[in-house]
Amino acid sequence: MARAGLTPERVVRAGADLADGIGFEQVTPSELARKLGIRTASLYSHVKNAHDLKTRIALLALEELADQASAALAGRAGRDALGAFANAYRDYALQHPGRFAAAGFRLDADAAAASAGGRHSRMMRAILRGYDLTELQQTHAVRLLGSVFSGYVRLETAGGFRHSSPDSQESWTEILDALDSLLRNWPASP
Amino acid sequence: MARAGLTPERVVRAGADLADGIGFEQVTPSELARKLGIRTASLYSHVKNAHDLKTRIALLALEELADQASAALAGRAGRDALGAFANAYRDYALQHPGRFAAAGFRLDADAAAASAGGRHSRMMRAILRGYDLTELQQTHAVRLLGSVFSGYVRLETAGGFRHSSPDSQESWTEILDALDSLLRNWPASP
DNA sequence: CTAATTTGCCTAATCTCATTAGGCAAACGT
DNA sequence: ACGTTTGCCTAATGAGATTAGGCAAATTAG
Repeated sequence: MARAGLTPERVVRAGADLADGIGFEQVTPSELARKLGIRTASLYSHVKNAHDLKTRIALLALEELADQASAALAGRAGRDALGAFANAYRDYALQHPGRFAAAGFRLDADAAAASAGGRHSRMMRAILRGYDLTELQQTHAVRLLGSVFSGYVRLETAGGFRHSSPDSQESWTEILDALDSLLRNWPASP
Repeated sequence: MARAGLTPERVVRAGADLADGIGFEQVTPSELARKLGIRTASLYSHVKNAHDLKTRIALLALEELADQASAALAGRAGRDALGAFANAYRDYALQHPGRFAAAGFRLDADAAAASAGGRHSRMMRAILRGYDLTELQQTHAVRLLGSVFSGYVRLETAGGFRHSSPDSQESWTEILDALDSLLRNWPASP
């Protein structure tokens, strides 16, 4: 039989596309093999097992997300940078819901260490340098921003804001304004 | 053989306990049946299928979470209420990680409508009445708070802050102070 | 208090998956 | 062309989800 010419990279990319199509949870070796037109067992030449497949899709998504955010961030500072980063994040999630869900996959320690997670926090710190925060406040702020962005987008893609007014878009920009304001007036610790 | 005396409620409660023990994702009919000492097929007298089981655990968790938050909130206002609510939320998640993960399970429309979701947003609005916000700003703020709380706790339980200083606890209280400050100085829309 | 009914739990059977072992032939380096 | 690698296949195993059909314990009706 003719070879399909697959590589681990192609397989993972196809897995990511599949995730965007049917949801990250539903990505399984058998489903992916069906999509690729090969037998399930043949996938095991390219990935170790189902968990490995999911981990690799997660790593791909984190990498792509970091690339987009990095590009959006170039040459910006302050509220401008904050908005660019946040929008890159949200736009990626809306365009690639499966990949975005994958980015939230719980990685084991070594996979996490090899992930683009470091790039993400470095970018956030770069944004926060545009505000007047102590080192410690910066850490708190990184955690806050990470929580808001991931939390908001997750609720939004789950449909949480779909049937209520106003538009999610409206809340999003208002929230970015609010966060900008907060970062410019971060309260002193009691 | 002697009957185990199960009911849908007992089964779901056992499922929630199992989730706290091994993680919500790993809760399956077969695993739950093993824990209950019955055959897998026997579970199907109590729940329709695996998805139904997960949905019911999610509804239980949302209900419990609302109960705890409601109790914590009683008689408080302002920053006090904000902290009580947020801590109830976070404490529940740390004590019941599986249930908390269940609370984030994507419910279909009718399950969502029958869930305690409404109680949650009503409580948040009650808290926000202690701040001087317009109706519209209140909606934005509800969405922000929901995002922060769910996002933060999710990152924390995923181990996101475990190997970095400062303590998660420290960031948490600082973030609550920051949110309180933000709600007292919500910026006017441009 | 017995009889009729309900229903909790079981066995058996089917289907789908994940995963491993072993083999063949296409692709590739020499 | 020749041997090696390796992408993909078939076959086999074991586990999980789900359905159908049966029996006996619990419950209700008379």
